Order: sequence, then structure tokens, then C-alpha cells
Amino acid sequence: MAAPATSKGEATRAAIFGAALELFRTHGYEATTMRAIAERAGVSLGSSYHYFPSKEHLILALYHHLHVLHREACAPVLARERSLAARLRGVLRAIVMTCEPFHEVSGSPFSTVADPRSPLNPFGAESAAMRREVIGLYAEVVRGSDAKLPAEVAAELPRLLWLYQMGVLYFWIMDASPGRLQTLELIDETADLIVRLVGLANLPLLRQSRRRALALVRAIAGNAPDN
Amino acid sequence: MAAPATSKGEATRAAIFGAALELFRTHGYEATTMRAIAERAGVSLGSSYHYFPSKEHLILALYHHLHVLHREACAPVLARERSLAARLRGVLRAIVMTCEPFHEVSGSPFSTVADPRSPLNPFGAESAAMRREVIGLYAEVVRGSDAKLPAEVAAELPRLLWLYQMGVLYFWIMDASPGRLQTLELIDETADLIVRLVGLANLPLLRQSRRRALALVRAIAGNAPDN
DNA sequence: GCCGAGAATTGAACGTGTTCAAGTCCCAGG
DNA sequence: CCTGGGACTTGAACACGTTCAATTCTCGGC
Repeated sequence: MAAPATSKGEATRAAIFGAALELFRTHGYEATTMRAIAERAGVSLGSSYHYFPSKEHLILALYHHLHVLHREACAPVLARERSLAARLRGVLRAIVMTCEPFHEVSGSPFSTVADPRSPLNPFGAESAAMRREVIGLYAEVVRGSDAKLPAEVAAELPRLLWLYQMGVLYFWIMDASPGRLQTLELIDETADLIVRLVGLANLPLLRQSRRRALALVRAIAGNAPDN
Repeated sequence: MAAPATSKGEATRAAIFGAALELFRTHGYEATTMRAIAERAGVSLGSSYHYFPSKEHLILALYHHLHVLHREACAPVLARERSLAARLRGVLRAIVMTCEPFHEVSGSPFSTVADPRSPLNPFGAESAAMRREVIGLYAEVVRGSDAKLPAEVAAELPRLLWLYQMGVLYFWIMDASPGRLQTLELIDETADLIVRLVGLANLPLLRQSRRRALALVRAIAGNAPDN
């Protein structure tokens, strides 16, 4: 995508990304023009396109930046908590907090989420690396918990929790409540509900449903451009 | 949005929408320019904007067009089937079939789905009328079924099924499998799973979860710009 | 038959993201 | 010190969605 070969190129790339970060945060995604980013970074319009093939690729870089912050924010919770519900709650609260400075801005870029051809599409090839990282984070959430899970459930759960996170973030984007309290309530309630449902899947009554659900998840995930 | 006052205006509006429909289907959303639509409709560029405030509003009109087709496609199934699972399956198969001609095209327009300010946002004010209609369709799905549902579940289920439909459509957009078979499998399996889960919600073991889940849904729906 | 008000229509002009051919800079190798 | 090539940089140019002041059309009321 953009691999500067010299240290000067590295600096230019960082300047462009920094300018974009600042302008996105203060003015929003759409109101920020590529010309304004270039000007603030002290480079020409064409130079920006040398490092980022499109405006959307700047958002991709922002995603990665936020993911790094999110991992750091998660670390204490994952080290401390052992119950699956608490770990889930902590990780989801952390992502909402991490993204908060970009809330007003998140609508437009997150919107391209549904376009299969967009680099921002979470299921696409260009976001595969990030997707693996996030799923890995949820694997850690599951692995470090004291929940008693059948192996086949534990194997598919991280991917499902990644989907769950996307759902929560989508809700968060729409959330206009003061202090984003609705999202926090949603997290508390659904994290709990998920853990209960996963626990119930052990009941004989639900065995068949569990088997079929797992088969479905595996069939679908098998066709995805994941690893 | 666009209310022609004369019959001539009505005809112009129809010509523009028809041209857009044809071009979207054959060339895709992004590849279709407003200039091309205007030319094919035999009007000037400015005229298009007199009837449709933006290119996205043409998609809004397309949504409505598809919804009408969907209702017609659903009618036989809803008249025939009584089991909730069969009704759900039928309605979801119908929408996938109805939208099929626009599959390659659906990515880009559906993508703006996440932008709170976009007229295409399913939770927004500009799509409130359509949202109510679709939720109404699912109310009919529930009402005409022989499923034994507690009143409070039956009250919230249509809204949740509308969400479910959006999830299925999102999957369908991404579905590259031949004949869209994966989506059909997803529909069959999840429709069944949903009905089982709803049925299980009557168990004493799940009473509390049900109560809390319903409270959450009500709290969230109360803040939405629905009616 | 004429008028006028409102609907319908026009196309030039604006700002945007993006492209690209041309230019400049840097430095390793001679 | 020169030179060549590759990284880097530039800004004009393009096509697009959108806006708007100006113009034309339509038709009911006199």
C-alpha cells in the first residue's frame, strides 16, 4: 500500500497521517479535503497520493492506530479479570472509549463498511491483517477466561465475538445518548447474555442447535478470505 | 423529497427513475453518472436534481420499488404457511430473490448504511416510512403464525426480525457463492435457530434472560426515531 | 386572448477525489 | 567530482456530484 524506502519518506508519510488524524478529529471525515491534509502536512496534493492510494486508505491507517491503542487499553483488564463476562465487558468498554474522540467522525468512514470492493470492508482482503489481529484479541479473551467451553465452541467463539464487536461499534456510531450511556448499557447486557447463551449450549436440549450452528459458522468461515 | 405538481412533472420523474434503474442494473451504482441518467431520461442534468435531491435519493426510490416487489412476492407464502419458521424462511428467500438483479450493484449504495447523516441510513428519519412498512411486514409474519408467543415477545419480535433481515441482506451482499447458495443456507439455518430460541425463552431457566433482553430492546427502541 | 405566478427546465460553474507526465532530489558507484 | 537511477515531489488536468440564477413552459383567472 505505502512503503517508504527512505527515512525522509517515512517522515513525510507520518506528517501526512498526523495531519489527517488531526483534521479528521476536528472537522470530520467528509469536511476534510485531501488538499487541506496536504497543506497542513506541508506537502503537495500529489505527494499524499504517493503514500496513501486514496482518502479511504487514510482511514485504514486510522483503524490500525486505534487498534494499537485498544490493545493497550485492554491489557489491564485481561490481566486482572478471569470471568468471560467481565473480560468481554472490559474489552468492549475499552474500544468504545478508545474510539470516542472520533465519534462524530466515524459515521462516514465506517459507512463504506458494506461495500465489498472498498478497502474498508471488514471482510475484504485489504483488512485481512487487522481482522486477524482483532480476532486474535478475542481469542485471548476466551483463552484467559475460566469459562468451561467445549473445544469446538472455543474454536469458533473468537470469530463470533469479532462480529459482535462490529455490531456494538455500529450501535455506538448511531448512539446519540449523553455520554454514550446506551452503548455502555448494551455492552453490559449483551455481554452477560452471550455468556449465558454459550453456557446453556451445553444443555442436552440445545445440543442439536449447537451442532447445527457450529456447522453453519464453519461452513461460512471456510469460504471467507481469512486464514 | 420530490413531489411533482403536474402530470408532466410526474412523467419526468418517472423517466428519470426508470433511466436510473436501468443504468444502475447494467453498469452499477458508481459507474452510473448523474449526467448519463439525465441524458438517457432526455432531460438536463439540473432537472434530475429537481426531482431527486441527490444520487442517493435515487437509491431510496429503488429501495421502495424493491419493497413493493417484495411484498408481492411474499403474499403467497404468508397466505399458505402457518409455522413461524416457514413464514420467516419464505419472506427472507423472497427478499433475496427480489434483490438478485441488483446484487453486483448493491455494495456501494448499501454501504452508506452506516452513516447516521445519510438518507440511506436505515435508522434515520428519511427512511422512517419504509422502516415502518418493513417492520409491519414482519408483524404480519408473526401475527399469522401458529407459534405460541407471550404477548411481550410478540410485541418486540417484528423489530428484531427487521434487524435480522438487514443482517441477512448484508451477508447476501458479500455472498460470492454460485447461485447465492450460502445465503439460502444461512436463511434456512438461522430462521430455524431463531424459532427454537424464541420457543426456548419460555423455559423457567431462561425467564430472567428473556426479561432483561426485552427490557433492553424496549429501552433502545424507545429512543429511536420510530413510532 | 392576455397575464402572471408558480412549476419545470436549463447549463455553466464550483469544489471534490484522483491521475499522471514531468520535474527535483538523493546517493551509491565509478 | 561526475553520473545514473530510483525515490520523491509537483501542480495542472479530469470527471464527478452538486448548486443556482436565469429562462421557458403551463394553465387558471379575468
